[in-house]
Amino acid sequence: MKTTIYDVANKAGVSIATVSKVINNNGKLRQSTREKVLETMEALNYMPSMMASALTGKKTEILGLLVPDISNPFFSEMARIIEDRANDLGMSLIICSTDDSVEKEQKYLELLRRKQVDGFIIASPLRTKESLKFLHEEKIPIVLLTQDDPELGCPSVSVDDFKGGYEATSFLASKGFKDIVIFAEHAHSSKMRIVGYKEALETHGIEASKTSIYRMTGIIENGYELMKQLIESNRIPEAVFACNDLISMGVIQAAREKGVSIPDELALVGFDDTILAKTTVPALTTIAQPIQEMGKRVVDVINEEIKEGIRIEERILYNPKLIIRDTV
Amino acid sequence: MKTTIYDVANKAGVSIATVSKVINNNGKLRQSTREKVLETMEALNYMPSMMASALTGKKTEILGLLVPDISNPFFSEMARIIEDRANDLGMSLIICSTDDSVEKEQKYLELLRRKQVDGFIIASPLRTKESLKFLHEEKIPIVLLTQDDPELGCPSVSVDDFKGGYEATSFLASKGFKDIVIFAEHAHSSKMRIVGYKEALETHGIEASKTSIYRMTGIIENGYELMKQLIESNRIPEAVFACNDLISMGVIQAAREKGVSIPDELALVGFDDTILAKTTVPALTTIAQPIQEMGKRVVDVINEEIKEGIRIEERILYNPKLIIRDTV
DNA sequence: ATGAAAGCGCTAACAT
DNA sequence: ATGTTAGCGCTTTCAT
Repeated sequence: MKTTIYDVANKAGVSIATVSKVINNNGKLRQSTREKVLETMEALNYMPSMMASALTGKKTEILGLLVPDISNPFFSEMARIIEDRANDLGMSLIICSTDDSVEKEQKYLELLRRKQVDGFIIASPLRTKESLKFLHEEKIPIVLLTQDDPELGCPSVSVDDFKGGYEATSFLASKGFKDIVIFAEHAHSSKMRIVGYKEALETHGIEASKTSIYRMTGIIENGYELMKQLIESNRIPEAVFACNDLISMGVIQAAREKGVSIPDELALVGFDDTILAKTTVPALTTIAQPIQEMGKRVVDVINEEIKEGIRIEERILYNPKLIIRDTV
Repeated sequence: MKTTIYDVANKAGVSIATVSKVINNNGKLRQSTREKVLETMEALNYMPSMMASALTGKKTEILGLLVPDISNPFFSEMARIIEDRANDLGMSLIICSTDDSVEKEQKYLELLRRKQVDGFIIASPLRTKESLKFLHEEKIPIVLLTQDDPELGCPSVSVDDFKGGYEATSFLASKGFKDIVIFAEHAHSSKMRIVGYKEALETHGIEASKTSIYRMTGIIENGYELMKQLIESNRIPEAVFACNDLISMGVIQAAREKGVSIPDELALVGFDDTILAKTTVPALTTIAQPIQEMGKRVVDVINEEIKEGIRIEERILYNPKLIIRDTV
């Protein structure tokens, strides 16, 4: 049998209340008692069950993290930062990949709710405001990551997508390109990037063509397929702005396969600045998100909500940063 | 207040036992009763607490996954497969990155133990057999991933590292290279890869030089630093066999920076076959691990241990596969 | 300073 | 077919 608080109490010759006090380091105890209990705990290799203590109203010290796909380097890099910070604060992470699917999102939200996670960090595109609203009403801490929704009334940590889109496009336009297309995601974040894209085009006096905005789920295959199609149908643009690094990889692969040289015949700007941007060749010019800061900050925000029980309403925006490498 | 089983029982006009029965779908109930309860559960948006039910001896449906670093694409790709399979079986994943540190490993093991995870999947190098043995004695299901330890007596899912090392080296030798060095990890897996490396050298009548085996933690920086050093001190080998894709990326970067052409002046074989191998240029010739199969299998094994309560003693070995691309 | 006891939300005998 | 009740391992209030 697993050793419980009773075993410790018995062996130490005290009551379970006393043991509980030394576990939680509260209440007044004689130093000698505390030590004796500590020793027996050690000797019995006792580990308090968090399930039991969670049942009595304490926290589970578990956070739920929803991402579109943990195997996307952007999210795994982010997850790593979040994990570390959460761990500093004594919390663990349950990670769920939703694949942009409403069903999975619903399912995971419900599951995590049942597992009594202390809070949710949601980095996957919000497909169902309904379920989120519900959680929100139940006063379960939620913070949005990589997206922002004024309606929901919950804090968010994201990058200024408008600015990112604007800068990427502006950079391209300043290099003299006119025919700039955008490969955007279905995610919320892409909406504002598209707006930034249009704005930059306008600033540079370029007319946005109706057929230059493509939307897709942000995986390599989609970037690859679309680029290939464009090349094959002889609709090669001068430049593409891809809304994440994965899509950019697809573009690079299609271009190489079809013998279209980057940056000579095609310029490319990505978004995220993951490991992929640094290891591909030509190295990817991309809009960097401050993953470190965002990851750390998001857990600090949720931690505050959890520990203090207060509702924070801050929507934190970070500045994206253009990293110039070799694809333009 | 959160709605509990009592609320449902009250509203439905039945006892909590009845509600419990419909939740768990057992016991004999009149169809009409079941429906009535189901309806009230729906109406109240009731979600049974897994904490409470775990306390009564049921499972938590949570698995602990220890990896060296979730931001390493090999592990995030693996984690994704594991997550999906676990989810099929109704389980969630707590992911912990240990960074090859004994302290973190200990700490996470203890933490997850306290959180009553149903089982552990351990893909991080085993630094402390002690704590693992302890868990093992407590009959908590453990399965080793990416490593194998006969002493521990727990099941494992791994790739035949000897064979992988042998094939990588053999391939290089067959191309006529004599001066082949190996960049190995500190991880357990590298041990057998080194043995395979030596064996292949011998088979091809090449004498293994004492100074051709380097060990490091498997991150880009280390591959980069070592390769740079080698180039700067004019000790450029004909070929390097890097024990993971990350190290390979470092080698590629150092070579490019120093103007050493791959594959013309330096041949390179990696290990893992992650997304990086496909997106870098020249695309990496590497030893592929069957991530899909391994990930799926490892959760099936642990699931069996958990659900059936049986001790499985199988050590499953997959065959690595040489993927020829452009670095040799 | 320490202990007794109630209760957290649920399950599983055992009664009815 | 349904209900009563005793735990599960812990926290916390209230006595002592």
